[in-house]
Amino acid sequence: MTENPKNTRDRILDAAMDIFSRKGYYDTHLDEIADESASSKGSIYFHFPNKEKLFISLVDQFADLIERNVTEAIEAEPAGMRRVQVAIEAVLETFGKYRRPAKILLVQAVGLGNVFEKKRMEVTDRFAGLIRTYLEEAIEIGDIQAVDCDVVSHAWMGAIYNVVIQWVYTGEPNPERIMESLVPLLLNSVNYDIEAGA
Amino acid sequence: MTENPKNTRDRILDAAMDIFSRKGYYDTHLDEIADESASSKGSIYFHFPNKEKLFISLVDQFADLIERNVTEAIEAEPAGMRRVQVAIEAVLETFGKYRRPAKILLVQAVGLGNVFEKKRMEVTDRFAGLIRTYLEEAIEIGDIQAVDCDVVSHAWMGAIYNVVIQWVYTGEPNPERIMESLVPLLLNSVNYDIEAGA
DNA sequence: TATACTAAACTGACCAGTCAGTCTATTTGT
DNA sequence: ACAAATAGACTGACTGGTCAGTTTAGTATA
Repeated sequence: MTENPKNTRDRILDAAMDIFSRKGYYDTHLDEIADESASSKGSIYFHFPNKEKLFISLVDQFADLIERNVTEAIEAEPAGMRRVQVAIEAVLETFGKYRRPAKILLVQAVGLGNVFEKKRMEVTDRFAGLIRTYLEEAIEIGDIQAVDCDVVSHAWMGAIYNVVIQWVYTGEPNPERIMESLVPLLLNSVNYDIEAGA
Repeated sequence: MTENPKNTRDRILDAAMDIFSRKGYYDTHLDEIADESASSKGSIYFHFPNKEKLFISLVDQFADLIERNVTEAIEAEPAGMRRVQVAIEAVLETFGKYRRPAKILLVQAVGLGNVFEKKRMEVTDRFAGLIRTYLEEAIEIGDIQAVDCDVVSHAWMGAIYNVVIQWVYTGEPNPERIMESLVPLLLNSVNYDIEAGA
């Protein structure tokens, strides 16, 4: 007792985050999580129905956080490309601040078989949908010319994901560098000039 | 015997490709592969040392094919952005032609834990390196202005991957649409005008 | 008769999930 | 005030299905 101040559920989530992000879903054993969280297998099953749900709760938690940060960030901005830009920046900032959750969402939640594919699609649609909405707005307003928003939103998402994954593994390009290079690159791809604003 | 005309090794590879791409690595059991290939577990272990190597051989085989198609395609082209464009097109064409291998490489080979992370990094570096090389050439020649090639190569790779993944799952955007929208989008992102050639 | 190959029964390590029981805190009854 | 009763949090040894990998006993072909 008196060791880790947090309650058991949070300690389990912390340990799970740590080990899942390092080893991936299948190489992580509940006994390890029990160990590292200084609790027990029974305790894990008291707080979570099973391994899958424990993992998914980590994914959802982080996806929620990103979406919250994005919608918060754009609120202050006028519709149009400014919103698109701010949204991208908010996503990158959130990834930059949370490296392990980023790895879980972008790497460890992929390729886990059919149980998790639905979840992956769900998260993908959610973010691609966000981007598409703001893009369509910007087109309607006339900030940029018409583009294939489906392709652009998934392409951008992939670009962001992959650069972040590279950072997660190697430490480079670091978040500042990503912010400096990637944001203009993406906006440029639809012929939007950041400085000029059109 | 005399059923499937191919030799056993190829039938095993075919079946493995099919099931791995549908179910992912861990949900695919060797007994199923034995079944679907109309051979047996003993056969699998005669031809392959273990499950991991069987899977990896599929990944490598396809990565090799892509690289071969790319280097073949650019050979006829002069250095500079034309090569970059042709390389991207070659990659997209190859993915478009082989949907199941694409899914294995882009989805099922991810998130499998540390054993496979090395392989993933290897493939990633290989393709990102290719793109970077051609990009650097194009910059040196003066086809485009200087950009952060590390960021651009990983961003492009992610963009390509993610759009292809979307197609793999949903059938849309289809390969032609991808070719039409994505290639200009990427080249545009570094201020290269396809028509003008500069 | 040796070599390449295939079939299928078998083995056993592994690990998610279970459950009988403990420990601590709070509530209720007297 | 103080048992007694109840509930909720937690423990960890145990179980049972699963499945990668092995073994053995072949068959086909040269």
